[in-house]
Amino acid sequence: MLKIGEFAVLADMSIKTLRYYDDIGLLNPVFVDPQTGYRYYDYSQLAQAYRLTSFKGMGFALNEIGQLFEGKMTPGPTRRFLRTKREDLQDQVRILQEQIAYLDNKIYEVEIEGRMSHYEVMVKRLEPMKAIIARDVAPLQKDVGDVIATLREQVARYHVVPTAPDMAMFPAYIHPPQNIPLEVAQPTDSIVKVTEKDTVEAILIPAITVASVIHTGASDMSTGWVALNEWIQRNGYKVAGAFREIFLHDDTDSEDQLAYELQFPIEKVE
Amino acid sequence: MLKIGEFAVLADMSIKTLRYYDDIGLLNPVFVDPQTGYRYYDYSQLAQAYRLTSFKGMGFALNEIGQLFEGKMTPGPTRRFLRTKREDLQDQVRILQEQIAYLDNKIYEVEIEGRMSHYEVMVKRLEPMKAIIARDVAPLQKDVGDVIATLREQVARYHVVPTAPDMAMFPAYIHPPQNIPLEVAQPTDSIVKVTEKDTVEAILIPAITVASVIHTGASDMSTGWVALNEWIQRNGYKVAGAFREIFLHDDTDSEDQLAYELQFPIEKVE
DNA sequence: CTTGACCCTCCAGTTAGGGGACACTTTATA
DNA sequence: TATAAAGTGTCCCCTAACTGGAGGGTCAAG
Repeated sequence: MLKIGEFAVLADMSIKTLRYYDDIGLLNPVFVDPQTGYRYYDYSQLAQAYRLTSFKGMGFALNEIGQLFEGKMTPGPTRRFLRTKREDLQDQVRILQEQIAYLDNKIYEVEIEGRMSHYEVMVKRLEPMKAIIARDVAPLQKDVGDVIATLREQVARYHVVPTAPDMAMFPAYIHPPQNIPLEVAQPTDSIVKVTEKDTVEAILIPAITVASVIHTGASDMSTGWVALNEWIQRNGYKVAGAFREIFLHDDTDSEDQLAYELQFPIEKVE
Repeated sequence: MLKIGEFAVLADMSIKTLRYYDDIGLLNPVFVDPQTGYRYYDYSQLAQAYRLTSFKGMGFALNEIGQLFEGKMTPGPTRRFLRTKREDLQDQVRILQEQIAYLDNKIYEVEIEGRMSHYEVMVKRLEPMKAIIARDVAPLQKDVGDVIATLREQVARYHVVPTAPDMAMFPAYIHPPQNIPLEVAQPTDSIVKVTEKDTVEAILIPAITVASVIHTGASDMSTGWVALNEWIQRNGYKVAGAFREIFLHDDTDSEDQLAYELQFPIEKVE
């Protein structure tokens, strides 16, 4: 019979750890002196202690190890259990590698540009959403702003209950920049009666994955588009569809309260 | 000004998370109503919220993000900081991949052999240790047990203070198994006077990496050696030196209290 | 004025133990 | 045999980044 300190040395665990495993019932001493409370272990428990350490080294949580040991699992469920854990570990690796990729971007920014970009690019998956939408065509590049403004007014006239801020959608670049088709969408779950002569349609915006940046304040938004583009190039994506400008907040007199989100639909380049 | 719920939707965070970030000073609302305690956020804080999410997505802890944001770090330290984090992430990947490798072994066992091995193989790094050691040669395989026993008695006669259990060391297999050199070592920090005619030497056992299993009970130990060997083959290691049998506990009458540790020094195969 | 949605604070729980305080037990030494 | 040192016991607090819930106050619409 070994005292806890001796057993701890042999099993290569701390005394605290052994007491903890006793508490949670994972590795109980063979005998506890009822007078003193001293824990006594057995040489035959060493193998169990090593099994424990081994399964911890495979990334199992203690309660999982408990199930594996005491549950008298048959080989079938055991196999499934191990395979599930393997997938978990693979997922963690994948997540870490994505983190490294994003981090490499930051490092690149700091090393090459000498500072961190003002913009943070985020990738997100957008769920499909119902919306009402208005379309028009801008004859020339310089008309885009006015056309968008007009379309937003058209859409606003319906006074639907918004489920998200309204947005403008631009097709991929057109050369020369003439006759540019434009859309303004207002996400809503309201049901809108659309008549023949209406300039507005009810549609379902499909799910997509986008890279996005937030732009706040009155300064030129084009730097945001540029940053987004660079990021997409650097990270092995390509633009896949019409880009979007979301009017998070422009109903204000205070310029520093302006807020827009710029989005590029993206796809992984093979 | 946005109430916390509205801001939470825009920033894609939970209300709880925002309150937590307020508590730890990472993202404070621009205004808190002193009467009601209501938190009010600003559109201009959206960019900050997104930056936060972005850095979390690179694997930074919240206190690290706090330092990065408020510390007004110059590019030099920032760069070092990012690079250190990158190494951390790489280390985590390496650890996970080791876990996956060990797990694949378990899966292999269950799938091929239909059950989990009785033995758990552990890799450990042994630090150098001082010891006294006795040597002899067994003429034939069948003499090994007796020679080891005699050597153990020789060593035991010195009554040194042990720092670890005593062990037998066997050279790699010899064919034909004749004239097998054997050693028994007792780790100790005691200083032993060694005279010319002594059969015992004081040495320093160098540090090595070993694969080991624990064997308990009276049954045949050779299955343990076999399991260890198979594991070493499967995991891209090779045996690198004399193998060891550590007498964790054999001073007993009760057979199920017997305990040995079997160790192979190993090296990665290139 | 009421109702329901929204917001507040405080508390507890999550993992796998580590650190420390304080009391008791065992072991070694004098 | 007395004492001191080392070992062990329980108990409580701490970690990171929140989540869930209880209990109570606030806000906007009908």
